[in-house]
Parts: sequence; structure tokens; C-alpha cells
Amino acid sequence: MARATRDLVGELVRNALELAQADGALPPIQPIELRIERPKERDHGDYACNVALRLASSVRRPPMEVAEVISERIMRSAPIADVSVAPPGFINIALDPEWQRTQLLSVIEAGDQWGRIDLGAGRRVQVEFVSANPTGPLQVGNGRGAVLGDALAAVLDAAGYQVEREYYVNDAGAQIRLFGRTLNARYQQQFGREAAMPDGGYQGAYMIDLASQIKDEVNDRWLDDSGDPPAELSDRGLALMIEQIRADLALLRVEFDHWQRESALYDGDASTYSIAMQQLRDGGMVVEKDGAVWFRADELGDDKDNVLIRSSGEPTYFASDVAYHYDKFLLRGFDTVIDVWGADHQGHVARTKAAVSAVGGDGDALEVLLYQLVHLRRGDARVRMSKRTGEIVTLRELIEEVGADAARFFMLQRSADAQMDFDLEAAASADPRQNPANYVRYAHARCASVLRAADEAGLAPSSDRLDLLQEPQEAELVSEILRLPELVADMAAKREPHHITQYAQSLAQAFTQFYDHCRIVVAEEPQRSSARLTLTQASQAGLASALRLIGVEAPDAM
RNA sequence: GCCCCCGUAGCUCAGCUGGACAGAGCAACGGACUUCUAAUCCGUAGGCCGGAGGUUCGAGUCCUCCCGGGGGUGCCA
Repeated sequence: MARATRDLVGELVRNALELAQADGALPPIQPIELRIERPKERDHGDYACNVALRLASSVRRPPMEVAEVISERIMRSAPIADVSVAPPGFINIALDPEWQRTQLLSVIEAGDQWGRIDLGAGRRVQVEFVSANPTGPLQVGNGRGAVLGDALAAVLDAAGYQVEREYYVNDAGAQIRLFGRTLNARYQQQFGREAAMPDGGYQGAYMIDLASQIKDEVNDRWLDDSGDPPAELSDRGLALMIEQIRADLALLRVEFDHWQRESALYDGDASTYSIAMQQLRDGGMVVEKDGAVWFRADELGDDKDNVLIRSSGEPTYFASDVAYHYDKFLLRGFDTVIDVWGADHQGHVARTKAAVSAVGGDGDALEVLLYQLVHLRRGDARVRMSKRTGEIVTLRELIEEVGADAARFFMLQRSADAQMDFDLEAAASADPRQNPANYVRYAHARCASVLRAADEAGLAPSSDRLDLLQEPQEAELVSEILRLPELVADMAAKREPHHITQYAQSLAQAFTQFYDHCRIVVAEEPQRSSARLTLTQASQAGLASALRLIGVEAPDAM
């Protein structure tokens, strides 16, 4: 378990600040949050701190002077080699190159787990994502939620949280009944009967496939003239549909720890649902109006009340959600729950947080990560996602066209907030210039290839003379490799896993530049070769770690 | 109407909870292969960060208004 270098540096700066106050060079001040940044400009060192600028007005001294006072008191010992002050008041910090090179050994030891930190301290986080209705196959948009949620879970796991990935299966309610009636119609049609599709029934051909499959399994055993579909038929269809969804997600390399059934919330006399509803009633959070039961969400931050139980007596989807979040927080005791939703559910955020508070949880412990729509393109041509035009619609079709690696990498290149254009042509291309997933994969494969070539030449990695790594490309590569732990910290804290793709490209580029400028395997220079092989091993570990977080394979040859 | 997201290079997008001259990839142009994978690398060009005010020592980043794109606003999910 590594500590991010940034944290080590931050500690030394904080010590210097406290020392300055202790010896009277600075007046006592309110403790402030120290932020250590990576300057954009290489000349400004490895890290920079703006604490002097932020302190200047409260201590009534010029920023440059404050910076000097702090800078003088920063220990010039590993990992720090040099500290300088630059206008208007930045403290610039250069790391000790020798110390950095030594860190490569930890990287190699960590392998594809490099970057792991202890920010989360084992706190339990649930990430619930996809959770699409099991009334049809997953669509392309569900793929974005799948990749986003899975990568976020991976990042949180790397940051030291105890993470559970969950899929919520809406297997109750009106939609499921409609699913059953549709399937029943299709099933009867399998036997040449004239069965009308229900109003608003599911038109997709997949329903015919389901009916056909069930006919193969049980023949005419579930034919029923009463009008309502036999429960066995509906249940079997649902099971097949859920299995298909699970298989589609597995193709994307997304797997869940737990599939939570909505129907299970209603099981038994003391069901989760009834307990949660009682909780709301006891708290005076419900009101009856027009024969329906409403949640008084406006008292807890939402802008309007919401129906929990229809006048027909049937609970709404929202009522299930209340029970579900009661289950998450009060029964299962997660410290934090992150729901990953499509942006079209944006209107449900306030009421769901309010519901968490109303059932005795902490509304702020529920975080909702919204992601925007995905549009498909082929080069310059917009791909219309509609069943009528026969164009690509389902997640499975997308994966079959571009592969899981490209699908995951591309889906993760944008922030969740931004609408996304997904270029099928680029994603399907093997060319690394079109397809950055391949650029990174290729860099990893090249590491493996170089290590094989070295082995054949009788050269082995060694840390004896890492001081021979003096080229600028080597220093840059070392720095880039060592950056991962703090990136993990940032991604985890901000719930923004998409930065990992940019990092992976940047690391791959640093390695490729090193490879291009520095001959690694040179029999006549065994010591330098061995040092460079160590750097190659660490690069491979770094690339493998980044690719693992993205969920893309790290091949040894391409 | 009200609420949420977005508007940064020709294109697709980053920009670290305000910081040092605005970045990447692709596309464009010019170079580099007797070499461990050229599936690569080096260089050039390209921007009033949608517009107008404001806060600040400092704004792509925060506030207000306007323009443009998307989503939401059901006893649907």
C-alpha cells in the first residue's frame, strides 16, 4: 500500500508552516487546507503549493515574504531535493530523482495493483449501477452506466474502500405484468393462435425469441386461455431476460457482487417495504390526498410531494425505492451509497435523498452520479439508434462491433456530465491513432516484448545502478509512473473515474518516448540496460494498473 | 414557466473543489525506419475558453443576466 508522494510532500510543507508559527515567524492562524498541486510547467518543479498566496491577506504580509518564511523551513530531505519561491508567491518543490527512482521497486512489487492507497480506510461503499428494467435487452446508453459504475467501483476499491457492486432488478409492478402479458401473446402465437398484443406491449423481436425458447423448453404446457399469463411463463421469461442482461454485461467485463430483487423488498409479513413505510408514517412524512398516499418531500428539500401508494392501493416505483434505500442504509449499513443513473432520472435525486433522511438515514450519504446521453457516429455520419432503421441499438451489438476494450475505453473518456459522441469507426479500428485503447495496450505489449528480448540477450533487470537513468525521457517516465496513487485519490474523492483514460494515454506516451529515445537492450552496456529494464518493468506495472482500472486487457503481445 | 447538464483549436474532448504563458488525441503541414514491435517518434501551425457584467491580488474555473444544444418537470419506469 503506497502513500501518494503528494501526501508526503504536503506533510513536510505543513510541518514547515507549523514551525514558522511556533517560532513566531508567522502569527497563529486558523488551520487551512493545504493543497499540493502539480504545476503545468515542468520548470516549476514536481509540486507547487499556493499556501502563501492564500495566507497573505490574513497574516498581513506580502505573499512572497510568507512563501520565503515557509520555504526556509521545509526539510530538504527525501523525497524533497529542492524548494524555491516564485512570484507571485508559489512554493515550488523539486523531488529527489534518486528517491523517485528507488520508488520503482515498490511499483514493480505492486504489479497491476500499483496505485492502491488507503484513502477509504475500509469504509463500506455501495455502487449501484445499470439496474435497467429486465423487460428488454440492454441498450447502448446502459453501457455507459455500466462502464462508469464499474470503473468508479474499481477506483474506490483501489483507494481503500470496501466496495460492493450492485444491480437492482425491477422485477415487480406494472411493467413486469405487461412483460408477462406480452410474452403470453408471443407464446400463444408460437402455436399458431391469434393472440393480440397488449396495449403498449413490448414490440421487440426479442420477445418472440423468448417465447420460442420457452416453447422449446416446455412445449404447450403453459398455454392458458384464461387471459392472464401463467405465473410460470412470466417468471421463466423474466429469468431468461435477466440472464441475457447478465451475459451482456459479462461481455463488457462487468460483474456484480449482488443482484437485489425489487420483489424481495415485499417478501414476508414484516417486509422491508412495510417497515420503511411505517417509518415514514411514524415520522409524519406521509399525507393522504385524493385517495393516494403521498411523501411530503417538500419538507426535506424536494420541490413537490410524490405519490407512494396509488389510490388503487398499488405502491409506486418510488415507494420501492424508499424501501430499497432503507435496506441499503439501515439494514445493510453502507457508509456511502452511490447510485449511477441516466440523466433522465435527474428529477428523482432530491426526493430520493429526502427519502433516505426520512427513513432515518443520512441523505448526504446517498450520492447520485448522473451520466448524460450517448450518441453514436460512424466517422462523420450520425447513427440513429432506432429499431426501425435496423441500426445498432443494443449494448451487445455495440460490443460485437467494437469489442469490450474499445467500448470501455471510449465510454470512459468523457466526464459523466458531458454528452458523448461515440465513434464506432474509430472504436472498431485497430489503428492506435484512431483507437487510444490500442495505443495503451500496445505500449504494454511492447514492455513485455522488450523484457523478452532482454532475457534472450542474457540481460536482467537490476536496481543496482538506477542512477544511470539520466535522460529526460527517463525522468519524465519515472514521474508519470509515480503519479498514479494521487490520481487514484483524486478520482475517488471526486467520483470521476474518467481521468484514468487520459492518464493511461499519457503514461503510454511517456513509455513510448523513452523507448524511442533510449535503447534499452544493449549487451555492451549491461549496467545501464539493467537499469532501463527495471524502468521497463515498472512501466509495465503502471500500464497494467491503469488498464485494470479501466477494465481493458493488458496483452503481452499484439 | 421552473429545475439539472453542456457550450474550450477544423473534429472529439481534458482542464486537478480560482493560481504562474489555455492542454491532449485526431485531422493538416514538414521531417525520421540496416534497431528491443515505425501499430512509433520529432517538429510546425491552429484559441477574445458562447456573449455581457460582477466578485478577487488573480477567473476557462465562482455569482448574475442573455444566447445556443440536451434532459427533466405524471397516481410511468
